[in-house]
Amino acid sequence: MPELPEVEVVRRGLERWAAGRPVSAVEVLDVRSTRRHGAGPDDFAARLAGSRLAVPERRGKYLWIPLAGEDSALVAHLGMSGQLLVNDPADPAPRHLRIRLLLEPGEDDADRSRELRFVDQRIFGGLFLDRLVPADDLPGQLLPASVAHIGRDPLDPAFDPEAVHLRLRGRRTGLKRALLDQSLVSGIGNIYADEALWRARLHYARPTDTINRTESARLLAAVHEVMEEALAQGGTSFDSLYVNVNGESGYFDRSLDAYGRAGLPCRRCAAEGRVSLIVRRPFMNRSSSYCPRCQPVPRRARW
DNA sequence: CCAGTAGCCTGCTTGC
DNA sequence: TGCAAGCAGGCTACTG
Repeated sequence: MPELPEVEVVRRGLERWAAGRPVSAVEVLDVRSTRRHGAGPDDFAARLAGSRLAVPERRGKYLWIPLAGEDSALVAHLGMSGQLLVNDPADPAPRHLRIRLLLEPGEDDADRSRELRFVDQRIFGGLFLDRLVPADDLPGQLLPASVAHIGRDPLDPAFDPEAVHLRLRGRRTGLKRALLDQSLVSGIGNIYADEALWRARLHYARPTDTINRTESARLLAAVHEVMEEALAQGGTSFDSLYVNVNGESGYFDRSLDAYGRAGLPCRRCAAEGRVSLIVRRPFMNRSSSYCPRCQPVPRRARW
């Protein structure tokens, strides 16, 4: 599934292949994919057609393309299975094509038309239009009103680990629940939460109000590190006409230490000459994977 | 206001 | 073999 690094790869691909282009036609093939556009799919298509795409931006897993000369943006969330692809309009339609935008050549290139496609199997994601508002903490920066409640992600230059630490201390919940709360820090999903906790040697049920500065710094550094590594490994696929977001960057196959490794030896323990098997526990209608030896369950756990 | 949860979705896997 | 249940999970809307 697309995680923050994959969404960033998509953003870069769109910057290269779609930015600057006028939208000449819009077709919504499945209205569920514009669910979050309150005024309905016809309004979505009518307002988008005739606009011109500016340079895409991202916060967490939200991606948006400001419309040139307007105070609004095309907002995208890929959900579990969404993809944004840039194709030749003549290319055959893929199975789960939900929305398509015909893009005319930009002013500076004699290239032919292209088609921006939103493909989504499970329809957890979608596209919608929203107005841009100034960011609370940095009024010169604009973001969609519907994204304003989301915290900055760990790759954001204005990400503030100290502020996150203080907010974490003020919570009365478990560490992983807090990591998955997008209003605190955005962009962390189940996979990255497990990986970061493993790297920081912290258990997911650790009460947030017992976290000290050293631990929160270690944890947030781990999140940053994991995301940068994934971006480095998945960041090569945008050098083509196709903006590839299939989530199979190769990173998931090789570099995961906790997620998906239940029953396998913890690599860190193995390096120390010990054998400890990664365990998987039900958590929030999904699961958590961790090493019981280097991430021991805290005495006062908050699940 | 805060913590916690149901429900949205489809396709693949597992179990009877 | 066929069908149903289980699983994957980000996010919003809702409840307590």
